[in-house]
Formats: sequence, structure tokens, C-alpha cells
Amino acid sequence: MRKEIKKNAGLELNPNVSVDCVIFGFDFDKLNVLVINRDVANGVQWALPGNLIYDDEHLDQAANRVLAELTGLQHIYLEQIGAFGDPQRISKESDRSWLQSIRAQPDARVITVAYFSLVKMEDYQPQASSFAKSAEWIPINEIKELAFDHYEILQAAKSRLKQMIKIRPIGFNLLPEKFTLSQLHKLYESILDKPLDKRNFRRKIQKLNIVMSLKEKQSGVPHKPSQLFMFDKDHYLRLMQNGFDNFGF
Amino acid sequence: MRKEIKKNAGLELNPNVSVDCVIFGFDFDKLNVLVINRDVANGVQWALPGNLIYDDEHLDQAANRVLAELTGLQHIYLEQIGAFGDPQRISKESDRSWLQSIRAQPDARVITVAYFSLVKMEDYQPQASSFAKSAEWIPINEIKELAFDHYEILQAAKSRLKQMIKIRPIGFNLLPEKFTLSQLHKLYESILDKPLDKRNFRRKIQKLNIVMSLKEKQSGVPHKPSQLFMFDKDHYLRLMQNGFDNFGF
DNA sequence: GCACTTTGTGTCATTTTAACACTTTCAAAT
DNA sequence: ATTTGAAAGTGTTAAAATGACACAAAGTGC
Repeated sequence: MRKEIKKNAGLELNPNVSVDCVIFGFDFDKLNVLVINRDVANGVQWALPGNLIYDDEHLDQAANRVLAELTGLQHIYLEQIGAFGDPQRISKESDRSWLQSIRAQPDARVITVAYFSLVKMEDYQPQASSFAKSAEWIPINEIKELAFDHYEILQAAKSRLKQMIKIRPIGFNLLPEKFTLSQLHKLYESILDKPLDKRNFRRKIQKLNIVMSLKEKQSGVPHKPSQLFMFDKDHYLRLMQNGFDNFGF
Repeated sequence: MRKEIKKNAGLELNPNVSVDCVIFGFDFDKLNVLVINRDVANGVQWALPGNLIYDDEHLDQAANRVLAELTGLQHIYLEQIGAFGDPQRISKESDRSWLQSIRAQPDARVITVAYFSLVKMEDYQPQASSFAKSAEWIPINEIKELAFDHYEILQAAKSRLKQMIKIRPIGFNLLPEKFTLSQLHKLYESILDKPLDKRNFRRKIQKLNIVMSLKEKQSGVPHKPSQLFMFDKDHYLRLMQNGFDNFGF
């Protein structure tokens, strides 16, 4: 195999394929998404972080790279949503100037492979300076519009997350290691977008044995302090081996 | 918008993006997959049907085209599985001769977008001539190996199908319009890859009201003839509007 | 009419679900 | 010191869903 050629190719961006990431965070109250912004003629334009892939790069690698370049985070929960391939997906007039500033071949037909990732918001807090701000956490429900086809991708990410959380305990990726059941409860409500009865929720989670209670409580809160819990991965893996894949929400 | 340029571009295959289809069929006994084959040095090589996309073509369109070109079928249930992007995915030595015979740029890095589709086997029966055979239904459990990364894609398709059938009644796409509950039962068992209690299965399906019984029975069978049923789409849509998305299998 | 094959059906014990309200514990304010 | 506010934590019950299980009925082919 021709090594030199491969090496060269490795330096090349593939002009036809990009990855975009829907990065979810949870602020103990609602879901947020990390978007990047850019000043345009009439205000600010938001988009999902993303980029072209390199020619010798695995798609998953490219997504991890985009995430790391933006946030510095590594080893983050990341899952592919799918490919978006409308030939017109990046040709809206309002998107062209942005594209021209970031792409060598702004007119190329690009399909994008979307990923969603779950991060602990505490792990990445972009500087909120009003200058040079480039990344921001935005509550998902406040996002009405995004560049390119990113709004569509966001909707797909949301519904995929909803689907996944019903069959796997991925929500823990959005919480600190130690959390309260109320936080977990609120998280599930936010993702599923519907109220869940508090007592029934707690009973279900505890019956499944996927959380272990710590000998530690919240402190400094102006109300009854809550028991802290951790995700019990071992118990979950055991459950899973028995074919468990339905939380029943 | 520059029409001429777009038209020209439309005639071009995009050398970097393909689609591949996992086409499922059900023979009332087990799941089958439609594969294409090609004689190679030491026997026969199987692959999933697929092709490069055209530059002005939507990914979904491309998948529909591949399906139609192979089978003549249109308006078939088709759903994206995701993109497969290992940079080495098509560079196995054993795949190169095949690629060279079908691709203008056999060395290009290609990512593929995989789809799965559900067809009624009766709607497409490839000629089983031993010459020039190019497409064949193969029982999924007999497939141990496929060209490129197609085996991996097949596994993803299988598990996606399994996942989907638990939340949506897509199985009906694999059956004729009129079917028996035993056929439906067997279909679910084949997809979920586990036995389901006959009576409990029938009870569940009928309680959900997603099938309507016809005033018609099987005939010509050497045993008690079965009642025939149809999928009741209206009832299902009503269910769905109430948020139903879990069959509980 | 006998053999064979598949259809079709009901009950019961157990588990799971959904609905629902009040007491406890802390910090903060007075 | 007492009150106020805010969230934590907890149990029961009725209804529904589940899982386990066996035998008679209705055809065809011989």
C-alpha cells in the first residue's frame, strides 16, 4: 500500500463529507445545546459545531475531533444519528457567506453525518464575553432556527435521545457523578418532555438497582438536603445481560 | 441560481458517497436478505446492493433508486440506518477486483449511507437461473460473510429492525396485505429472535386493535384454515396520536 | 375414517402501573 | 427563637398487564 500517498491524503479535507454535533447539556432544570455563533448582517446566526472530515479519518474520529477542538473534552458519550443528504442543504442564501468564510469549496455538495453527544455542563463553560464569543449553551426550547439544515438535525437528535433514554441509561452522562434523584427525575422529564410522577419514578429507578445511594447528602441547600446517588454500572451491565432494554417510560 | 451548472453536476456520480441497502424479506418462516453476487476466483462473493450517489440526488432518493434499479419496486418501506465511514472499509484485498470493475475511481475514500427496507417477498422473485444470477434471497442466518463492511452493516440493520419493531408496527411491510396471526407471530419471533407465547401474542395484538379480521379464511391448506387479517392503519394512527410507542415485546 | 397438521381459545396467580397527600428537614428572614 | 419557604422523602390501593400453561376443532391426504 502506498504509504506516501495515504499520508498526503490524510492531510486533505474531504470536500463532500462533514460531521455535525448536537452537544447536549443539562443545567438541572432543562436541556441545553452547545451552538456556535457568528455575526451576520442582521444579528447573530447560530449553527451546530461541525466540520469537513479528513480523508483518512473515521467518521466517529471526526466527530470526536470536532468535539475536542471546540471544548477540549475527550472520551465523551457520542453516538451517530445519521446522514443528512439533501443536495440543497447548504445552499440557502443566508448561509452562503458563512460557508464562503470557512470552506475552500463553498459550492461543493456536502452530506453531513450528525452525532449527538452528552456532556456534563460543568465540564465545559464557554467564556461569556460579549466579544469573540463563539460557543454558547442555549436552552433547547429557545432554539427556533439554525443555519443550514441544523434545525432539522437538532430535531432528529432530540427524538433520538428520547428514544435512546427509554432503552439505555445514557442520561447519567448528563449529570455529575454524584446526583440526587430529583435531578435525575427532572432530567428524564426534560428529555421525555412530559411529567413523571415523583414517587413512581423513584420506585422504578430504585427497583432496577441502577443507582447506589452514597453515604453523603447535599449541603448548603435552603431546604431538606437530598441523599446523593451514583450510577451503578455493574448492576446495569448485569441487567442488560439478562436482555433488559426497556425502562418503561 | 445557475441552472446549467446544476444540471451538469446532476449527471455526475459523487465518488465519495454511496448508499447500500439491506433489503429484508420474510418467507413465512424466517428472515431473508436480498444480496447480489459475483463470481470471484474462489467461489461466489456476496454484497449488499448499493451504488454511488449522484451529485444532485438526495440520499433517500439514491437508496430508492438502488432499490428500484435492482427490483423494479417503488414506494417501499425504507429507512436510514446510518453512515459507515471506516477509511479502510473498502480496501480489503479481496474486495479490490470487484471495486475495480464497478468504480471509475476504485481507490477513492467512500463513506456509505446504509438503509434497510422491508419488502413483501412475493413482490420480487429474482430468476434463479444458475447463469447470470445477480440477486438472491438468502436466509439471514446463513450469511456469515459479505464483501466490504457489509456484514457489519447487516448486523446494524438487524439490530435496528429489532429495535424498531418494538416501537412501530413496521412488520406488516413484510407480509402480504392479508395474513394470518400465525404468520405475524412467526415474523415477530424471527425478528426478535426469541419465542413468544402464542396466546399471549395474539391477545396483545388483538387488544391493540391494530389488525382487523377479514370475513375470509385461508383455503387449500392441509389443516384447519386460518382467519385472515389486515393491518388496521387507522386504529394504529389513533393509538400513535395518544403517544403509544411501545409494543412491550 | 384415520392420521396429521395447524388453528384457536381461557384462566389464574403474579407483577406492574397509575394515581394520589402529607410530614420532614434544612436555610433564610424576621 | 420563631416563622416561612422550598424541596425531600415516603405507602397504599385499585386496575391493568403479564406469563405460564393444554386441549378441542377443522381442514387435507391417504
